[in-house]
Amino acid sequence: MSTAAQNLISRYRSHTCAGLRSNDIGTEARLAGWAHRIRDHGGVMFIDLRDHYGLTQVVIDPESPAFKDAEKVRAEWCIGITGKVRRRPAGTENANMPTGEIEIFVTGLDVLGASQELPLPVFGDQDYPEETRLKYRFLDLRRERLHNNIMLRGAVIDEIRVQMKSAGFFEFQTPILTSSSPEGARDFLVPSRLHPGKFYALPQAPQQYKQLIMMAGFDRYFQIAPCFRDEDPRADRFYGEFYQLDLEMSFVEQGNILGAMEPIYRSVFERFADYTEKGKPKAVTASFPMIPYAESMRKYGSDKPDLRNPIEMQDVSEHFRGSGFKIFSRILEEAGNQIWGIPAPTGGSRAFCDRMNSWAQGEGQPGLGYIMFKDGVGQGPLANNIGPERVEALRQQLGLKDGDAAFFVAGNPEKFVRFAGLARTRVGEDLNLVDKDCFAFAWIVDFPMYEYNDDEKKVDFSHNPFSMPQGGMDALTTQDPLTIKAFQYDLVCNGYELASGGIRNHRPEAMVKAFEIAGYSEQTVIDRFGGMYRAFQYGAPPHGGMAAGIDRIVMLLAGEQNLREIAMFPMNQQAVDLLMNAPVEASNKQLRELHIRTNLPEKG
RNA sequence: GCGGGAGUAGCUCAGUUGGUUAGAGCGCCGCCCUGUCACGGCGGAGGUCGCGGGUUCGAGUCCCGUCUCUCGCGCCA
Repeated sequence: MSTAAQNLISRYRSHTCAGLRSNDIGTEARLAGWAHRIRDHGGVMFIDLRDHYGLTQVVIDPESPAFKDAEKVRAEWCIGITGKVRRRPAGTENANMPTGEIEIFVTGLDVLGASQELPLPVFGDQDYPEETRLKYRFLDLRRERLHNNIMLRGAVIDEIRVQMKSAGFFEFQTPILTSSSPEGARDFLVPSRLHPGKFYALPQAPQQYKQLIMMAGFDRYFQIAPCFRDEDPRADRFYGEFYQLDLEMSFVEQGNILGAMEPIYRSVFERFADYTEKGKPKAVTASFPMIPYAESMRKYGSDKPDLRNPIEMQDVSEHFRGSGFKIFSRILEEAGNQIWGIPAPTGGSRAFCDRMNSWAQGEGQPGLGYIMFKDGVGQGPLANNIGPERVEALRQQLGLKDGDAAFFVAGNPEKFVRFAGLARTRVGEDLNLVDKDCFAFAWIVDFPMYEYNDDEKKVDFSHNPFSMPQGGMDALTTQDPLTIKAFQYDLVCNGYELASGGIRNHRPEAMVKAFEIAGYSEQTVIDRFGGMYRAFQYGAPPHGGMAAGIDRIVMLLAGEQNLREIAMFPMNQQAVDLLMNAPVEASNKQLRELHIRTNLPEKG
């Protein structure tokens, strides 16, 4: 017997609630667990006893000295029982449970922990309000769905570690109490007792540390790294803390990193692809396509496209230029404006097109122009205005047929692209064009290095300021900054950004120049990134890496829509931990030690 | 900070056009039941309809304000 099997056995149990089978019939057994479900027939009662490992039916009748004790037991009481394993009477076996051939006739019963009336039933799979679930998280975690999700999370992380190590990466730990990094998200600050008025920050990511690890000559780094950001949460974004598979490699180009990581992501997903529907594994993209950022925005209206949705948008401006549909032809007279077509296979019904139109109005748009294709002609006001030849040309370009429709978005693509992407998603979901049985991956590459900040009227980094610009120093000195692409890439899956990374800018003079373009002086770079900037002066290797959202990976594999379903003790949307009651006020003594005085906003 | 949705029994929900004593299922309490596995049957307790105003003869229902939760936007280099 293995150590793992042996340490399950104690004075409380001889087996787990999943361990007994028909070849144990006749043996004395002792089990401990929770009363999952109780069926009291008066003369005989059944308790489904549940532990982490499974369920066993135990039986008590008035012949048993434990009968009186058993009648008191209620759902979710923690109990221990002793009794004899016996075969269930012919015809009463339960084929739905692994232990369904046997039951235990109980001769002794101990109440190990009684339970009050439950605020949240453990049995069944009904949904309950977040507030109740979070306040009684320990009960929610007993429930099958959450319990399994948490176990999946552990298994996924184990698998990632195995894969990373066998790919030659080594796991490092980096500090949690560190220095505030400007830009990016809001930091969590930790007041320093020893240095009055100064603060540590929790890392938003181990970005500078992992680059320093490369400077230090370690070559291949990874970490299942806790990261901290004080920004409002979303369903797919935790408040406060989350985990990343963080990695960095020396002496690599972009292709080396994508080439190293693609098989790892694929095999992790393939390994757990059958989690949500047993025996029906989801398909994982065989080879991840590389889609340039600009192409992704044009075809899908997003830099994290859901490629399960087959719809690709197209520029159809030519078909409307000078046409009888005055709204569009006038829009096209302005330089830079375009008309994009969103093909909607099988969407050629008035009801659907009207629904899309009113949805668009709900999104603050004037409406959503459309053409329905029926009996070989285009229908709807838009089609009538532009005439049959243009309609036919549109139909051919968009690859549509009778019974289909197309929607049109007009204006400046930079302004409408987000809405167009939403419309594409909406059409795909509504028409059931999205294949739910796959994980559709892609690399989004060639992100722009800079973007124009309209509010502050200046050029900003569009993503990671440490990325190497494509073209290096040459590009920085000669090109319009807004046209420079970076060696910066994302991994997307089913509409989620799963990972993000880049080749780093390891040349100090190029780093200074890159920051100068975004309006930061060399002194600022030295002040804010001093350690890394210093390291760049002493033989920095070319390097790059990426960071993947562990929580999102688990969420996708678990088939969940919300990160709270795959985290043990999450906070609610107001960033409150309802179970532990965090955050709380600090005592005066604590504040004095930290030289801190609060200055609270007025209420009301 | 802004927008959508929600808040009625311990839990999930219903509650019509504003009209008698606010209902159901699960749970809880009591009684009955020896083969159930969502066991079944009979009976019972349990409600500040989130909170505060207002309209009205009368408000769970209409109006105003407010609080809480949730989804999204802003934010997240």
